[in-house]
Amino acid sequence: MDKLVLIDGNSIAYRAFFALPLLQNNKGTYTNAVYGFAMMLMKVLEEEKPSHVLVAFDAGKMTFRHRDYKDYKGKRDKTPDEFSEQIPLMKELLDRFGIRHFELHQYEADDIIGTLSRKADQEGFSVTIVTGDKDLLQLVTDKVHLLMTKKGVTDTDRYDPKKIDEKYGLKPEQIIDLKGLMGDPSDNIPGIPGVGEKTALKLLKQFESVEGVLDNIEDLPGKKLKEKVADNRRDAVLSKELATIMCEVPLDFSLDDLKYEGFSIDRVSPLLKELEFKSLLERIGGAGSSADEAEEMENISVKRVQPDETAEWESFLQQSPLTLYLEMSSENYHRADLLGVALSDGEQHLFLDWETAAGWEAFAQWLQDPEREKWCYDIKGNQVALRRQGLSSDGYSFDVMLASYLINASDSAHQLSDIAQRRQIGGLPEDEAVYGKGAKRRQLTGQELAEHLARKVHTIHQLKPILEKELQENHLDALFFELELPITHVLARMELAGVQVDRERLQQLGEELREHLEELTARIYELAGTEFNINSPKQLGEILFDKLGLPVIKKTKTGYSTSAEVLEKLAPQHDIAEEILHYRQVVKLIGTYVDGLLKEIYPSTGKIHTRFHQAITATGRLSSSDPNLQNIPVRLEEGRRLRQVFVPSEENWLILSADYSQIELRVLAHLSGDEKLIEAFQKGMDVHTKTAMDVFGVSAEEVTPLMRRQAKAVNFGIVYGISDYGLSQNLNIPRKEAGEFIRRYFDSYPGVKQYMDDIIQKAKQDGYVSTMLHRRRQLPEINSRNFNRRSFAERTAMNTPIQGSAADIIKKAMVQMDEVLRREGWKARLLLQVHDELIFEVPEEETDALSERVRRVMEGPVELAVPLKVDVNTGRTWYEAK
DNA sequence: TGAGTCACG
DNA sequence: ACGTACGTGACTCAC
Repeated sequence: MDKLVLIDGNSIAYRAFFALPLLQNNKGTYTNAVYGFAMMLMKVLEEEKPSHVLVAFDAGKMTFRHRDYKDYKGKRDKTPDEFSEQIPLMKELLDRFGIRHFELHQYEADDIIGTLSRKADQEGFSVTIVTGDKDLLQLVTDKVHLLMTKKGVTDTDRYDPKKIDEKYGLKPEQIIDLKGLMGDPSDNIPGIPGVGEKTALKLLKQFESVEGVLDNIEDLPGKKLKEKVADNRRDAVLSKELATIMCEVPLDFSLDDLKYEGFSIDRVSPLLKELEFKSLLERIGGAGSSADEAEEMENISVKRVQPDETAEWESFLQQSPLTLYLEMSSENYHRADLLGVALSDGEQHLFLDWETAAGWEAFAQWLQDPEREKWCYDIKGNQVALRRQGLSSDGYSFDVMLASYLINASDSAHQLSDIAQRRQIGGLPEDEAVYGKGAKRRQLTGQELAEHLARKVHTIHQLKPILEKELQENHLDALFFELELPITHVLARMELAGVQVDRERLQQLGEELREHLEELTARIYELAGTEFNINSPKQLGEILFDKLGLPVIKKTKTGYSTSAEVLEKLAPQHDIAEEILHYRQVVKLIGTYVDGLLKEIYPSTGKIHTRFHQAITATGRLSSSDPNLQNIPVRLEEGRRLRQVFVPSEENWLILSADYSQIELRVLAHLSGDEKLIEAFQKGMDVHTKTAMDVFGVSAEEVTPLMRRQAKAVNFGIVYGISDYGLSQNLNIPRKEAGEFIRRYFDSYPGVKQYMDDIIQKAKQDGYVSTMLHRRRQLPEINSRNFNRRSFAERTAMNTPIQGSAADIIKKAMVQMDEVLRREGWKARLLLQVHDELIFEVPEEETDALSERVRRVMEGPVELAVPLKVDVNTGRTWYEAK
């Protein structure tokens, strides 16, 4: 059977424009609307498999509707240029897809769609209309269905007459009556004032149509309503007329002309490539997609050095700088095998398989020679992997991964191929395209491996000067060379040192927790009256809300929410809630911290070697994985006991923990220059108590624990970029009350208020914010017209300088501390960093002296308007060092 | 693979 | 009116 798809081009594109971030390609062309439109187009082509397609656009500003009502669409904001300029690109895309598009002077896209759907319906087509506009529901029949965008761009609902009846209790043709009564502010259609969707639906149920309502004004409920309808009869009729889609538009083509024959990849992919729609390109497997590129890559010449030839290449190693790339068997460089090495001087690329490289004495010498400069991708990974092969390495002078991160920390991908692609350097396929992923992953060998690595070193070599220049242009070079590059070596040492774990103690804690879990499970089954999988939010939701009939507090996309926040609210009503909360805690402890950590212990040493990621977070913080040692429990005693398993690696050593007190609020005091906040810290006051005094207008003695708790939440809120809603959620109080707290906070600390306003202003001007050490975070959405996106960017603008400067400070302290430990010959070792805390292992006899030394270093990296304060604690385990 | 949940600062 | 606290990583379920 013939199937016609009619797409409301402007509606879908407009929707995409507001739903998606304002994407730009390398040439600065805005592409978000085209992207969303293309996504929808491809989805519809795949799912509907149409034989005929047409995309209708609106033509110009004036339509026949303006003749009847000159204010039609009168209150619309001007269409943004960033949107308008994307329309031609959409049409170009459609041409390449071989899809007809059409617009007609004086008519809207709706009318074209209406005319064609009517015609196709009569000729026995089945029709699907795609739009985000509810008005088009009037066109639905048994054979004309409508896909309406629900959320985002491609998430849609399908409407047929039955669905419209379910949702509104109306027949499709009554949609115009609905709009006649309620109007539509976005099109400036008046309707009847005071009549909204609820009233309109009620009236239509009884009287069928606008005319029916107008003929029976006496029977309408309520005096007010009678008056309003009577006074606005003309507007109601006019509104209905305006909402009526005109189905007799003169068209100079027939349905046959809309035949869709499928598209040619060769026609479509060049445009997708130009627009930089990588995922869509992948989807159609077009030229320039990774699969394609892997095949069509230009040849690269690489010298594969054989074991008996190494002597001939010693002179190559005399050059400086050289680019080095090591390929490993897996992501975790602590465990990975080394597969091969590539070296490049920019002209010539060498490849050695790992056995050959490992047996080459001159190579080992070159590696550890600090005078021989090495350019690299991920210095730390290389350094750790080499060290595990017994090789020292030094002289690393550039890291393209770190440079890329500093230039734009928000880029989700700092994979070498991504960095290159963003700078228009071709010739390097993505690892995924070469190696495959998941079950299809394969290892390369021989010439293939040699060539792939040659492409990588070559790419790094080309990128280095480009990135270095970008660093300079953005004043990031000092941060790069004086902080990020040095700290990468500190982190390498920390990771290699590892943390000793008391395996027996860990297993013992595991046993205790497992016993506890059994008790909890039994109790929950008893309270529920049945056995079920407590770990499944779905099953748990059914038990709580269907079986036990507890009130639904919150929903998620997929069903009932059973989050801790919800369970806490249910606790007064049913004992099961508290048990489940407790169960969840224990499951978490066993799964993530007992079994999770056991898996990560290296059998030969009993240590755990995390990896610190230096190029992940948007703010400049580190992150940690495999395992994450930055989120070991501390808040609740049951979990905190897990810290007992982290012990020193040598006899008679201790764990020493040094943490910054209120570093973020101190940074805020400094950045804002707020006198009162500065004074609070200078006087060594408890800042939350002080905030409570100011916000609640009481003396220190009058501050109750509740007041202090609330003040603390306000302080957190300030650091996060406050909103009344966020604070109200956190404190579980009405939004108005939260807003009042915030107002009083800003009254008390006007310098902070001023700072927040200024930083947002500056972000809007510059498009980025900076930390104390000039780290930048781009905020492309700070001027977005989408409220949510803009608000998020504004909160980020407030938070990032604070969180990021704190990150700068502790990183600088780490570099200095590492230097101090080595220069002054301490035996102690730095092991971990947890954002505002450094953890060392230290010989007993060094403990007291080191405590002072650490404090002095950590308190000194930057000069602030307030003192930095560091608390130091020591103990036999991490648990005791509190 | 994504969503939900929860551990940390 | 909009619908949110900032920054992470690991585990489990259900598709």
